[in-house]
Amino acid sequence: MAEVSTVFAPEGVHLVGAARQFALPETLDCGQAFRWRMLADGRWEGVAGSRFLTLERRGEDIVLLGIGADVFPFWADYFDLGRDYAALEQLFRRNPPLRRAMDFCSGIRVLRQEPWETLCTFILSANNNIPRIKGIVERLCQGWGETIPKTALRAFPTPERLAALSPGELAPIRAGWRSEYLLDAARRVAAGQLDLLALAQLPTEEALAGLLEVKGVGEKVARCVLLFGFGRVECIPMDVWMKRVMAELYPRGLPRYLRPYGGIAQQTLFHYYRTIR
DNA sequence: AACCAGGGTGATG
DNA sequence: CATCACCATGGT
Repeated sequence: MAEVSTVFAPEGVHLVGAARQFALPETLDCGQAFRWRMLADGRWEGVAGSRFLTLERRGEDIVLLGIGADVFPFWADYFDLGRDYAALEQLFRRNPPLRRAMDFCSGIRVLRQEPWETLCTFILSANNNIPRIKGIVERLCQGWGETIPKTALRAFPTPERLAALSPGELAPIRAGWRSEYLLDAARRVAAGQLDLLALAQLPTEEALAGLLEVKGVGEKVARCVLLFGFGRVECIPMDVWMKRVMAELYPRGLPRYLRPYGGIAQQTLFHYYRTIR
């Protein structure tokens, strides 16, 4: 969003003219992040890492409420504000199926989330639905996350905190058989056996192999973690919907010029073909 | 009441 | 390698 200017006001940070390249509901509630919710007045609030934020669309602008220049860089990174989504949309619109998807909804961004949280939430996403995933994640945070000052919400629990738990202690989050996988991930990370910081430095295919070692992490979940947690925007998680989309619309794969951004294109295609069914 | 949910695992051909 | 039952839970 290189062409969008940022204005710091006492109430928060204005992203001037950003609304068209930042569809709030579709970006925050399309199944890539699970800690955002829309309030009755249309604003959105949520937690990333250990930071709380409220944001709203105001005409053509997006406003990040209650923050200043000190924490803005964190959210700029989280919302991938450094990427020129307007230019990306132009590129995507050269491809007819993708153009149809963007006519239906444009401005879906891929968030840059924290790897550990992303790994956990997508372990929990297996054979599950978004409303229930959100409930499980919220109970997990309420149970073992650090409090966030001036809010009722809590940060995502650390691997060390979760690694100390037994399956029985985790039962209240009602994740079913996924709890066992969550604990395996926590133990590996806490023990240094799975080094997410090191994975971030590896080529995508090697990082993929590292993630696949965790129980409950297969190809699809691993690619979600790479896309949403490691910023590997070329990754396309192949869930049931994307398998249909690829088989019907791209039997020979994505056009070469789209492949570097396959994960971002995927998010728009996923939303469209899943919504119109 | 039966079926589904952004899957993965382990056991079978 | 391809297929398949099974996994816990909640929503429709």
